[in-house]
Amino acid sequence: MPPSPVPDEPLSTRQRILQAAAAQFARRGFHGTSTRDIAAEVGIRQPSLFHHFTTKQAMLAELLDRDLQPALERIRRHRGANPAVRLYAYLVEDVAALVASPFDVRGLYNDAVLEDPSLIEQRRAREALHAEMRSLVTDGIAAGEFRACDPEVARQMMTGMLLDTIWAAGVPADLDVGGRAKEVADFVLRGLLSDRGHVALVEREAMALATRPGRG
Amino acid sequence: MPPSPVPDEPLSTRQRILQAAAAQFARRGFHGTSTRDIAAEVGIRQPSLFHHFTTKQAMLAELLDRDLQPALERIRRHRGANPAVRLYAYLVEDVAALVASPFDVRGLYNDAVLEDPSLIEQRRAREALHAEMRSLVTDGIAAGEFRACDPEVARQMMTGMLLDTIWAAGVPADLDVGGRAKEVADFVLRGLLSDRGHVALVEREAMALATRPGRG
DNA sequence: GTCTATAGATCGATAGAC
DNA sequence: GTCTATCGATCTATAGAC
Repeated sequence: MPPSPVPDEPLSTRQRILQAAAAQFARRGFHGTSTRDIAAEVGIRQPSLFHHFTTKQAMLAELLDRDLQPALERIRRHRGANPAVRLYAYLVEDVAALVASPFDVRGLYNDAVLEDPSLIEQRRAREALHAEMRSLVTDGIAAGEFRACDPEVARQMMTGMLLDTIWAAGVPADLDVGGRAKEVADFVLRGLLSDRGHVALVEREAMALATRPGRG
Repeated sequence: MPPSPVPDEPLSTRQRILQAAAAQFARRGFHGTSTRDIAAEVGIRQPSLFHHFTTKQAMLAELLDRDLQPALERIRRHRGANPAVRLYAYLVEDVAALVASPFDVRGLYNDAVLEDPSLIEQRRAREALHAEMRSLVTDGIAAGEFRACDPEVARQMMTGMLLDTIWAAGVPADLDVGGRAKEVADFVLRGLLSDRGHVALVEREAMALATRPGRG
């Protein structure tokens, strides 16, 4: 468990703006959300937002950063392990992080907002994450663990699953995080592994990795 | 093969509007696309759009209908076959249809535009499609063909894969449709089947179904 | 740090000529 | 069936008082 902040400490206005923005982006998309919508949810007037963020896109940029940077750290964490185990551990950790996040990331990648020049840094981070995912698949195929398949196709399917899996999850309360995470990871592994008998073995090793403290 | 229209016949303005709208929705999302953007791509002025469609949402409604109705027919087509074969056949046919479609369907389900009251019919059609997908999974589990899993989770993963698979496909020219379709279907089947040895058998039967003429 | 007031741009859609 | 002209609403962001 990460050292979470004191739970009873009141959230800063800046933090509440980010949460409101993420929730609205998830519901209506970036362009479908107005700054008035966000301000109303926070409980302040629309121009007050611009004391905390220079533009509406700056809100999105920070939300993207707070999602992408930890994801990059997660996928790069277990460099030593073999590809199947690393992939399984990443998927479990990613689903868990997505569900546990105070921000609703589901709307961040929907519109093609990342094409905007002001978000070039975030677009590069996302491409780096995709490259890591492809690399994991490629390594697995080279190692004989995965069957031959197009790494980019596999990456797209994983991305789609990760985002869509939490799409309807909605209320975190009714969600068995661990169960959901392992279900996704199992599904992917079964789709990729060349030897199905290894599913149980990979899962055991990956869970040992995934539950390990930090990135040290 | 369906009786396709004469290829050289010039497209109606209405059809060109739909194609332009779909392309723009895919790039920028529904709310991120202005009617002026669409008109510019068609080569007419913005108010001229409203001779062909009463509202911007009516364009989206027709695009949704043209995607959802055939999909519903596809998934209901092979009622007699066993669940694994039906699922495989549906996935192959769906990917093929998505890629072959003159409309770019990728932006239609991104924003939560379906929540709009004027699109309630389309929302119901989409829910019916999701129910059919869940039903296929449930039937497969009951028949012992699929391992135990949450049908809604499986449905979400399939939806994510189907949409995301064609997301980056982009230019249809550089795409091996049949290969892509079978890759998605294989991935899903491997993720679901309780007995992996059946993958090849299911694929053979499903391809026989999928290439069969019509829905009779 | 939040407010009121408002600028300045863009949006979807209508009116009416041709 | 497409055009020009334009309405009224809504949008992001700024100015400046408190």
